[in-house]
Amino acid sequence: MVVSSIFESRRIAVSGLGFKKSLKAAGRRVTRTRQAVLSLLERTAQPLSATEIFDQLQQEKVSIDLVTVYRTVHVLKELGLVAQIELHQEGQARFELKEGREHHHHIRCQMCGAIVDLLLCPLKKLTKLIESQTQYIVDDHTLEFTGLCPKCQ
Amino acid sequence: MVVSSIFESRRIAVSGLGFKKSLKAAGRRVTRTRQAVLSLLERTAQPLSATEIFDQLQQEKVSIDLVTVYRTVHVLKELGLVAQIELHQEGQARFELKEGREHHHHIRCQMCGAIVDLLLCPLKKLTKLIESQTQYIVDDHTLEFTGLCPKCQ
DNA sequence: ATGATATTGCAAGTCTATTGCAATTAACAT
DNA sequence: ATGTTAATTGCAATAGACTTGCAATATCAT
Repeated sequence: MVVSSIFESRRIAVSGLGFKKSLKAAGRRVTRTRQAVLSLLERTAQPLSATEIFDQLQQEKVSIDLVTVYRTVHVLKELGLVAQIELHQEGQARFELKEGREHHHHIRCQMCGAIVDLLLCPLKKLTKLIESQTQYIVDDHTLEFTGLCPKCQ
Repeated sequence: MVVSSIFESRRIAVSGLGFKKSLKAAGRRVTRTRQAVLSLLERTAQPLSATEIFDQLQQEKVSIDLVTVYRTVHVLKELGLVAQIELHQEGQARFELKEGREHHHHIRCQMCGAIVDLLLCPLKKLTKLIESQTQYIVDDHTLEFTGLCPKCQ
Protein backbone atom coordinates (compact mmCIF):
# COMPACT_ATOMS: atom_id res chain seq x y z
CA MET A 1 0.00 0.00 0.00
CA VAL A 2 1.16 3.46 -0.88
CA VAL A 3 1.45 5.44 2.31
CA SER A 4 2.52 8.72 0.78
CA SER A 5 -0.99 9.30 -0.51
CA ILE A 6 -3.88 9.73 1.85
CA PHE A 7 -6.54 9.08 -0.71
CA GLU A 8 -7.35 6.34 -3.13
CA SER A 9 -9.90 5.43 -5.66
CA ARG A 10 -11.60 2.14 -4.92
CA ARG A 11 -9.71 -1.07 -5.32
CA ILE A 12 -10.80 -3.77 -7.70
CA ALA A 13 -13.42 -6.26 -6.61
CA VAL A 14 -12.16 -9.04 -4.39
CA SER A 15 -14.99 -10.91 -2.82
CA GLY A 16 -17.54 -13.44 -3.96
CA LEU A 17 -15.61 -15.88 -1.84
CA GLY A 18 -15.90 -15.25 1.85
CA PHE A 19 -19.37 -13.87 2.12
CA LYS A 20 -21.13 -17.18 1.63
CA LYS A 21 -19.32 -18.59 4.61
CA SER A 22 -20.19 -15.54 6.68
CA LEU A 23 -23.84 -15.86 5.82
CA LYS A 24 -24.03 -19.58 6.49
CA ALA A 25 -22.09 -19.27 9.72
CA ALA A 26 -24.79 -16.90 10.90
CA GLY A 27 -27.60 -19.21 9.82
CA ARG A 28 -28.53 -16.92 6.96
CA ARG A 29 -29.12 -17.86 3.37
CA VAL A 30 -27.25 -16.96 0.21
CA THR A 31 -29.93 -15.29 -1.86
CA ARG A 32 -30.13 -13.68 -5.23
CA THR A 33 -30.73 -10.24 -3.73
CA ARG A 34 -27.88 -10.42 -1.25
CA GLN A 35 -25.51 -11.42 -3.99
CA ALA A 36 -26.78 -8.59 -6.17
CA VAL A 37 -26.26 -5.97 -3.46
CA LEU A 38 -22.81 -7.24 -2.55
CA SER A 39 -21.80 -7.42 -6.18
CA LEU A 40 -22.94 -3.84 -6.73
CA LEU A 41 -21.00 -2.60 -3.72
CA GLU A 42 -17.94 -4.36 -5.05
CA ARG A 43 -18.23 -2.73 -8.43
CA THR A 44 -18.96 0.76 -7.15
CA ALA A 45 -16.38 3.40 -6.39
CA GLN A 46 -18.47 5.21 -3.79
CA PRO A 47 -20.38 4.41 -0.65
CA LEU A 48 -24.00 4.01 -1.75
CA SER A 49 -27.28 4.93 -0.11
CA ALA A 50 -30.15 2.45 -0.01
CA THR A 51 -31.95 4.40 -2.69
CA GLU A 52 -28.89 4.45 -4.91
CA ILE A 53 -28.50 0.68 -4.54
CA PHE A 54 -32.17 0.26 -5.39
CA ASP A 55 -32.02 2.55 -8.44
CA GLN A 56 -28.85 1.02 -9.78
CA LEU A 57 -30.15 -2.54 -9.45
CA GLN A 58 -33.38 -1.50 -11.16
CA GLN A 59 -31.30 -0.22 -14.06
CA GLU A 60 -29.46 -3.51 -14.17
CA LYS A 61 -32.83 -5.26 -14.41
CA VAL A 62 -32.33 -6.92 -11.04
CA SER A 63 -35.75 -7.23 -9.46
CA ILE A 64 -35.54 -6.09 -5.84
CA ASP A 65 -37.70 -4.10 -3.45
CA LEU A 66 -36.37 -1.05 -1.62
CA VAL A 67 -37.38 -2.68 1.66
CA THR A 68 -35.23 -5.65 0.77
CA VAL A 69 -32.30 -3.34 0.12
CA TYR A 70 -32.67 -1.90 3.61
CA ARG A 71 -32.92 -5.35 5.13
CA THR A 72 -29.99 -6.62 3.10
CA VAL A 73 -27.57 -3.87 4.07
CA HIS A 74 -28.68 -4.33 7.66
CA VAL A 75 -27.76 -8.01 7.56
CA LEU A 76 -24.48 -7.37 5.76
CA LYS A 77 -23.63 -4.77 8.36
CA GLU A 78 -24.42 -7.20 11.20
CA LEU A 79 -22.10 -9.73 9.62
CA GLY A 80 -19.37 -7.12 9.41
CA LEU A 81 -19.18 -7.30 5.63
CA VAL A 82 -20.43 -3.78 5.09
CA ALA A 83 -19.85 -0.50 6.91
CA GLN A 84 -22.60 2.02 7.45
CA ILE A 85 -21.38 5.58 7.23
CA GLU A 86 -22.82 9.06 7.36
CA LEU A 87 -21.21 11.79 5.35
CA HIS A 88 -21.22 15.39 6.56
CA GLN A 89 -24.81 16.48 7.18
CA GLU A 90 -26.30 14.46 4.38
CA GLY A 91 -29.24 13.10 6.29
CA GLN A 92 -28.97 9.55 5.03
CA ALA A 93 -26.88 6.44 5.55
CA ARG A 94 -24.43 5.09 3.02
CA PHE A 95 -22.91 1.65 2.77
CA GLU A 96 -19.56 0.38 1.56
CA LEU A 97 -17.74 -2.94 1.58
CA LYS A 98 -15.47 -3.50 4.53
CA GLU A 99 -13.66 -6.52 3.19
CA GLY A 100 -10.05 -5.79 2.40
CA ARG A 101 -10.36 -2.13 3.20
CA GLU A 102 -8.69 -0.14 5.93
CA HIS A 103 -10.44 2.23 8.27
CA HIS A 104 -10.82 5.51 6.42
CA HIS A 105 -12.90 8.65 6.05
CA HIS A 106 -14.36 10.69 3.19
CA ILE A 107 -14.67 14.09 1.66
CA ARG A 108 -17.68 14.97 -0.41
CA CYS A 109 -18.09 17.86 -2.83
CA GLN A 110 -21.04 19.98 -1.77
CA MET A 111 -21.68 20.99 -5.38
CA CYS A 112 -21.51 17.78 -7.38
CA GLY A 113 -21.44 15.13 -4.68
CA ALA A 114 -18.16 13.53 -5.71
CA ILE A 115 -16.78 11.45 -2.87
CA VAL A 116 -13.11 10.71 -2.30
CA ASP A 117 -11.77 8.29 0.28
CA LEU A 118 -9.27 9.59 2.78
CA LEU A 119 -6.96 6.81 3.74
CA LEU A 120 -6.09 8.16 7.12
CA CYS A 121 -7.34 8.51 10.60
CA PRO A 122 -5.66 10.84 13.06
CA LEU A 123 -7.77 9.76 15.95
CA LYS A 124 -5.95 7.01 17.79
CA LYS A 125 -4.08 9.34 20.10
CA LEU A 126 -7.05 11.61 20.38
CA THR A 127 -9.26 8.73 21.41
CA LYS A 128 -6.97 7.92 24.30
CA LEU A 129 -6.95 11.54 25.37
CA ILE A 130 -10.72 11.70 25.25
CA GLU A 131 -11.05 8.50 27.24
CA SER A 132 -8.69 9.67 29.96
CA GLN A 133 -10.30 13.08 30.25
CA THR A 134 -13.97 12.24 29.97
CA GLN A 135 -13.98 8.72 31.45
CA TYR A 136 -16.06 7.63 28.50
CA ILE A 137 -15.07 4.48 26.64
CA VAL A 138 -14.91 5.48 23.00
CA ASP A 139 -16.55 2.96 20.70
CA ASP A 140 -16.71 4.65 17.31
CA HIS A 141 -16.45 7.97 15.57
CA THR A 142 -17.59 9.89 12.54
CA LEU A 143 -15.10 12.06 10.69
CA GLU A 144 -16.33 13.44 7.41
CA PHE A 145 -15.44 16.48 5.35
CA THR A 146 -17.29 18.66 2.89
CA GLY A 147 -15.85 21.12 0.47
CA LEU A 148 -15.41 21.73 -3.22
CA CYS A 149 -13.81 19.29 -5.59
CA PRO A 150 -11.35 20.55 -8.20
CA LYS A 151 -13.99 20.74 -10.93
CA CYS A 152 -16.49 22.70 -8.85
CA GLN A 153 -14.15 25.35 -7.43
CA MET B 1 -10.00 29.22 29.38
CA VAL B 2 -8.56 26.10 30.92
CA VAL B 3 -6.48 24.36 28.31
CA SER B 4 -5.55 21.34 30.32
CA SER B 5 -9.07 19.99 30.00
CA ILE B 6 -10.51 19.07 26.66
CA PHE B 7 -14.07 19.01 27.81
CA GLU B 8 -16.41 21.36 29.56
CA SER B 9 -19.91 21.50 30.75
CA ARG B 10 -21.84 24.34 29.22
CA ARG B 11 -21.09 27.86 30.26
CA ILE B 12 -23.66 30.07 31.92
CA ALA B 13 -26.08 31.98 29.74
CA VAL B 14 -24.67 35.12 28.20
CA SER B 15 -26.89 36.39 25.48
CA GLY B 16 -30.20 38.18 25.31
CA LEU B 17 -28.19 41.14 24.14
CA GLY B 18 -26.79 40.71 20.69
CA PHE B 19 -29.41 38.61 19.05
CA LYS B 20 -31.94 41.40 18.66
CA LYS B 21 -29.44 43.38 16.65
CA SER B 22 -28.63 40.36 14.50
CA LEU B 23 -32.29 39.78 13.76
CA LYS B 24 -33.05 43.39 12.95
CA ALA B 25 -29.93 43.76 10.85
CA ALA B 26 -31.28 40.93 8.71
CA GLY B 27 -34.74 42.48 8.45
CA ARG B 28 -36.20 39.86 10.75
CA ARG B 29 -38.43 40.36 13.74
CA VAL B 30 -37.87 39.71 17.40
CA THR B 31 -40.68 37.34 18.21
CA ARG B 32 -41.90 35.50 21.24
CA THR B 33 -41.01 32.13 19.74
CA ARG B 34 -37.52 33.12 18.67
CA GLN B 35 -36.79 34.43 22.12
CA ALA B 36 -38.16 31.27 23.66
CA VAL B 37 -35.97 29.02 21.50
CA LEU B 38 -32.86 31.10 22.08
CA SER B 39 -33.53 31.25 25.79
CA LEU B 40 -33.91 27.49 25.94
CA LEU B 41 -30.67 26.91 24.06
CA GLU B 42 -28.94 29.24 26.48
CA ARG B 43 -30.22 27.38 29.47
CA THR B 44 -29.53 23.90 28.14
CA ALA B 45 -26.35 21.95 28.64
CA GLN B 46 -26.71 19.89 25.48
CA PRO B 47 -27.25 20.45 21.79
CA LEU B 48 -30.98 19.96 21.24
CA SER B 49 -32.98 18.42 18.42
CA ALA B 50 -36.03 20.19 17.03
CA THR B 51 -38.29 17.72 18.79
CA GLU B 52 -36.51 18.22 22.09
CA ILE B 53 -36.87 21.98 21.78
CA PHE B 54 -40.55 21.51 20.99
CA ASP B 55 -41.14 19.13 23.91
CA GLN B 56 -39.25 21.24 26.40
CA LEU B 57 -41.09 24.42 25.44
CA GLN B 58 -44.39 22.58 25.68
CA GLN B 59 -43.47 21.60 29.22
CA GLU B 60 -42.68 25.21 29.99
CA LYS B 61 -46.14 26.15 28.72
CA VAL B 62 -44.68 28.07 25.81
CA SER B 63 -47.10 27.71 22.93
CA ILE B 64 -45.15 26.87 19.77
CA ASP B 65 -45.59 24.62 16.79
CA LEU B 66 -42.97 22.07 15.78
CA VAL B 67 -42.89 23.64 12.33
CA THR B 68 -42.03 26.96 13.91
CA VAL B 69 -39.19 25.33 15.81
CA TYR B 70 -37.74 24.08 12.53
CA ARG B 71 -38.15 27.48 10.92
CA THR B 72 -36.69 29.23 13.94
CA VAL B 73 -33.52 27.18 14.18
CA HIS B 74 -33.12 27.61 10.44
CA VAL B 75 -33.20 31.38 10.78
CA LEU B 76 -30.91 31.37 13.81
CA LYS B 77 -28.49 29.22 11.90
CA GLU B 78 -28.57 31.58 8.92
CA LEU B 79 -27.77 34.47 11.22
CA GLY B 80 -24.86 32.54 12.65
CA LEU B 81 -26.28 32.50 16.14
CA VAL B 82 -26.78 28.76 16.22
CA ALA B 83 -24.76 25.81 14.94
CA GLN B 84 -26.38 22.77 13.40
CA ILE B 85 -24.58 19.57 14.25
CA GLU B 86 -25.00 15.86 13.67
CA LEU B 87 -23.82 13.45 16.28
CA HIS B 88 -22.53 10.00 15.37
CA GLN B 89 -25.21 8.18 13.32
CA GLU B 90 -28.13 9.66 15.15
CA GLY B 91 -30.23 10.42 12.12
CA GLN B 92 -31.28 13.89 13.20
CA ALA B 93 -29.92 17.40 13.50
CA ARG B 94 -29.13 19.11 16.77
CA PHE B 95 -28.68 22.77 17.51
CA GLU B 96 -26.54 24.68 19.94
CA LEU B 97 -25.68 28.32 20.57
CA LYS B 98 -22.59 29.55 18.80
CA GLU B 99 -22.24 32.82 20.67
CA GLY B 100 -19.22 32.86 22.89
CA ARG B 101 -18.32 29.28 22.17
CA GLU B 102 -15.26 27.87 20.50
CA HIS B 103 -15.28 25.30 17.74
CA HIS B 104 -15.65 21.93 19.40
CA HIS B 105 -16.92 18.37 19.02
CA HIS B 106 -18.96 15.91 21.08
CA ILE B 107 -19.12 12.45 22.51
CA ARG B 108 -22.44 10.80 23.15
CA CYS B 109 -23.18 7.78 25.32
CA GLN B 110 -24.85 5.11 23.21
CA MET B 111 -26.70 3.80 26.26
CA CYS B 112 -28.12 6.86 27.98
CA GLY B 113 -27.52 9.60 25.44
CA ALA B 114 -25.40 11.82 27.70
CA ILE B 115 -23.46 14.31 25.61
CA VAL B 116 -20.15 15.88 26.61
CA ASP B 117 -18.44 18.67 24.70
CA LEU B 118 -14.91 18.09 23.53
CA LEU B 119 -13.10 21.37 23.51
CA LEU B 120 -10.61 20.44 20.88
CA CYS B 121 -10.17 19.98 17.20
CA PRO B 122 -7.16 18.20 15.81
CA LEU B 123 -8.04 18.94 12.23
CA LYS B 124 -6.28 22.09 11.20
CA LYS B 125 -3.12 20.37 10.01
CA LEU B 126 -5.12 17.50 8.63
CA THR B 127 -7.27 19.87 6.61
CA LYS B 128 -4.21 21.28 4.90
CA LEU B 129 -2.95 17.81 4.14
CA ILE B 130 -6.28 16.82 2.67
CA GLU B 131 -6.44 19.95 0.56
CA SER B 132 -2.97 19.44 -0.86
CA GLN B 133 -3.52 15.79 -1.60
CA THR B 134 -7.05 15.78 -2.95
CA GLN B 135 -7.20 19.28 -4.47
CA TYR B 136 -10.53 19.74 -2.72
CA ILE B 137 -11.12 22.94 -0.79
CA VAL B 138 -12.29 21.83 2.63
CA ASP B 139 -15.27 23.80 3.88
CA ASP B 140 -16.45 21.99 6.98
CA HIS B 141 -16.23 18.72 8.85
CA THR B 142 -18.09 16.45 11.20
CA LEU B 143 -16.18 14.80 14.03
CA GLU B 144 -18.31 13.00 16.56
CA PHE B 145 -17.71 10.15 18.96
CA THR B 146 -19.89 7.49 20.52
CA GLY B 147 -19.12 5.28 23.43
CA LEU B 148 -20.12 4.58 26.98
CA CYS B 149 -20.26 7.19 29.69
CA PRO B 150 -18.89 6.35 33.16
CA LYS B 151 -22.33 5.45 34.52
CA CYS B 152 -23.21 3.11 31.69
CA GLN B 153 -19.98 1.12 31.51
C1' DA C 1 -53.25 53.61 16.17
C1' DT C 2 -52.57 51.89 11.47
C1' DG C 3 -50.76 49.67 7.50
C1' DA C 4 -47.23 46.73 5.39
C1' DT C 5 -45.17 42.46 5.76
C1' DA C 6 -42.72 39.07 8.47
C1' DT C 7 -44.12 35.23 11.11
C1' DT C 8 -46.98 31.60 12.88
C1' DG C 9 -50.06 27.50 13.03
C1' DC C 10 -52.34 24.03 10.75
C1' DA C 11 -52.74 20.73 7.11
C1' DA C 12 -50.59 18.27 3.81
C1' DG C 13 -46.59 16.43 1.66
C1' DT C 14 -41.66 14.55 1.08
C1' DC C 15 -37.98 11.58 2.17
C1' DT C 16 -35.53 8.03 4.76
C1' DA C 17 -36.24 4.05 7.13
C1' DT C 18 -38.98 0.33 9.67
C1' DT C 19 -42.62 -3.25 10.63
C1' DG C 20 -46.43 -6.82 9.82
C1' DC C 21 -47.84 -10.41 7.18
C1' DA C 22 -48.77 -13.56 3.52
C1' DA C 23 -46.35 -15.59 -0.41
C1' DT C 24 -41.97 -17.28 -1.95
C1' DT C 25 -37.56 -19.53 -1.89
C1' DA C 26 -33.24 -21.55 0.07
C1' DA C 27 -31.41 -25.46 2.17
C1' DC C 28 -31.54 -29.57 4.58
C1' DA C 29 -33.28 -34.43 5.18
C1' DT C 30 -35.06 -38.16 3.11
C1' DA D 1 -35.44 -35.58 -6.98
C1' DT D 2 -39.06 -34.32 -3.54
C1' DG D 3 -40.88 -32.64 0.48
C1' DT D 4 -40.44 -29.96 4.81
C1' DT D 5 -39.11 -26.13 7.45
C1' DA D 6 -37.78 -21.78 8.26
C1' DA D 7 -35.46 -17.78 6.33
C1' DT D 8 -36.45 -14.31 3.03
C1' DT D 9 -39.02 -11.37 0.01
C1' DG D 10 -42.57 -8.07 -1.67
C1' DC D 11 -46.31 -5.27 -0.74
C1' DA D 12 -48.84 -2.27 2.15
C1' DA D 13 -48.84 0.35 5.96
C1' DT D 14 -46.45 3.04 9.37
C1' DA D 15 -42.97 5.95 11.76
C1' DG D 16 -39.97 9.84 12.21
C1' DA D 17 -37.47 13.99 10.52
C1' DC D 18 -38.18 17.74 8.01
C1' DT D 19 -40.46 20.99 4.40
C1' DT D 20 -44.06 23.69 1.94
C1' DG D 21 -48.53 26.27 1.03
C1' DC D 22 -51.65 29.27 2.75
C1' DA D 23 -54.70 31.87 5.60
C1' DA D 24 -54.61 34.06 10.11
C1' DT D 25 -51.80 36.63 13.30
C1' DA D 26 -48.23 39.51 15.26
C1' DT D 27 -44.40 42.74 14.78
C1' DC D 28 -42.81 47.22 13.99
C1' DA D 29 -41.98 51.48 11.36
C1' DT D 30 -44.67 55.45 10.67
